Amino acid sequence: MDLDQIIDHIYPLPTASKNAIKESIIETKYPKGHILFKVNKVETSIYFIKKGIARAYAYSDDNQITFWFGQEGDPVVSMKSYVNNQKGYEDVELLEDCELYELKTNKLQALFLEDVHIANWGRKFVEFELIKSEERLIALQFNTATERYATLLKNYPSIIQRVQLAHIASFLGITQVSLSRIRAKIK
Amino acid sequence: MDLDQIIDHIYPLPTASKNAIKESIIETKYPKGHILFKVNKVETSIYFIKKGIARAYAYSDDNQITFWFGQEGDPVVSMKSYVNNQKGYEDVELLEDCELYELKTNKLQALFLEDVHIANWGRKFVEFELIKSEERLIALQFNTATERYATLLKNYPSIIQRVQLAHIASFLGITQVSLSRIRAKIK
DNA sequence: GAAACCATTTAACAAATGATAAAAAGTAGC
DNA sequence: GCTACTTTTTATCATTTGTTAAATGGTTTC
Repeated sequence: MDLDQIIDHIYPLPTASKNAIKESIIETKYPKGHILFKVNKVETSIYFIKKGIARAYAYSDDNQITFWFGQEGDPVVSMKSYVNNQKGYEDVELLEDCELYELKTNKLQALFLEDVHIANWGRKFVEFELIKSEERLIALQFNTATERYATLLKNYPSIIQRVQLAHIASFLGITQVSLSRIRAKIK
Repeated sequence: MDLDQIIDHIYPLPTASKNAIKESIIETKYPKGHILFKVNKVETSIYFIKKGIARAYAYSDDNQITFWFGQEGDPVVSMKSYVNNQKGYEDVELLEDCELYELKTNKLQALFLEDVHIANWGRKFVEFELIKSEERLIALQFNTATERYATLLKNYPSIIQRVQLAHIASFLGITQVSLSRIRAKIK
């Protein structure tokens, strides 16, 4: 997914403002398995996924629990770092070779203070993330594991094809054994 | 909780910007039981709670599921309306007589375009809501019902004193019967 | 293509939660 | 203080999910 598209999709910007953001962005590549964000670290960049897929997970006791997937066009943000300059609670791992757009947080913060359009772009950026977060929260609270799996299957079929079931199970809030049972029933 | 405190706590503003926001705010009162937001309606205001407590709930089949509580100092927002001008999925009910600060969304949107400080204030406002949402999401996914109850008890003891257990149970994602069992064990 | 490795499913039993109903405790009005 | 009403707890049984382990299926490597 192309950078202009990603920026415009959040909030339309005058050319000058858009260029200011684009000048702060560099393209990078990392191989499958690369750890992009590390738990207990203050992250200084946010990313947009040009190509590939990633997951965020945290540890509960000894086992990893995946709570986010991102694919082409999605932002990758350690929210605690981005918002409060605090250590994040998550690792972000690349599940495929990835091409990324990297944006240094401090550059973006400076632009927020200078340019009202960019400040509003940043506002809309977080607003959309909040809508996604609320929708997931409500899905977790309202729907059974079976329903949540069906929704994922319907809305993000590519995730299920590209990601191992162990990660999907923990994303759905159940064990892999449970997910297997659900899959067996649905067929 | 006082209005200046609420505004400042989100993001420090120059006096002129702060006054612009304050001029758009009016104080209102509603009695216990009042429905502040109605499901399937585009809400045109957001509120801050000066005094009182409220809950947001949606229907799953026939039963109400509470997914949010707000008390003194908290914002009350129908996010779908606020962000996308779309119908909300929730009712918001006042659980006590409430005093509220009301802010018309369209006035705020206009200020966002005019004033870079206010745009950044709006950005921080949503950022903090996002952090809260993520924390709740992760609690739901990572912790058992017992742990979630213990956390609520620790972080928001007043909620448990002021709100009926049926609402708290659905907030925790369990039945009231389950919550009773948990409470019996913890003692 | 056999061996080694990883991902997924199945099986068996334990624990947690849901559903329904009834009992107990608490509150409000007269 | 009695009655009516609401909220909370307990009890019983069915269902779902977790845990552990083994079996199956797929991939990779040599």
